[in-house]
Amino acid sequence: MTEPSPRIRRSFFDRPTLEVACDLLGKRLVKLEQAGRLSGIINEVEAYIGAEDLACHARFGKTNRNRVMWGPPGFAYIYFTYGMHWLLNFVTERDHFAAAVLLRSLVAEEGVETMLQRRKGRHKNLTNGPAKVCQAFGLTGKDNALDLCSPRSTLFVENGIKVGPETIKATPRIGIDSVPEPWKSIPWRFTCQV
DNA sequence: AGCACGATGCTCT
DNA sequence: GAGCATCGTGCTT
Repeated sequence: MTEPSPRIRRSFFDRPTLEVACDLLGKRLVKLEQAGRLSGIINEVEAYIGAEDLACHARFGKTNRNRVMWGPPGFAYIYFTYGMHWLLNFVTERDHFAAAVLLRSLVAEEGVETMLQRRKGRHKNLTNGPAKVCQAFGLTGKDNALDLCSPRSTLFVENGIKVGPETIKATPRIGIDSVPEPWKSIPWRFTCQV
């Protein structure tokens, strides 16, 4: 067996959210299950930064739903939306500052069989959307507030592939059409080639 | 390829 | 009561 790659440490997430977002591209999300490892290379993320950002859940202040975002960095903020979907975020920046990076897409590597079962055989669009990633990885509200940086954690981020900075594109965030400017158009969505 | 729509239930003013 | 950090289907170009 090969040595497990080390988990990304808390200091990585304890930085400006835009830096964390870009640096997450090319990293590998890993979940350890009884049946084995699930993993994929991150290729699309979005940044949500503080109460001033009117697209961010923190715009209403600290609530029961968003409380994890206000906590220390390196935790999973997983919330429910549209009556049926779960979305995974990585909490960033210092304790008491609400910011996070939404995981929007990854390229599945390990555990594809398990993901296919959960995605009902939809191999064509297996994990190319925030709710699809959670479905494939079996992430729900029970995983909210998981510590991604604990050595015991079954959900964490590893080093993955090198992403050429010149292939990273910044565009406006998705699904926030009713949010006022400048937040609606600010280019805080980051994508890259596998 | 792109748009419209319905599903479905939690969250917050 | 309104809106939602989405997805899959079905219909139109």
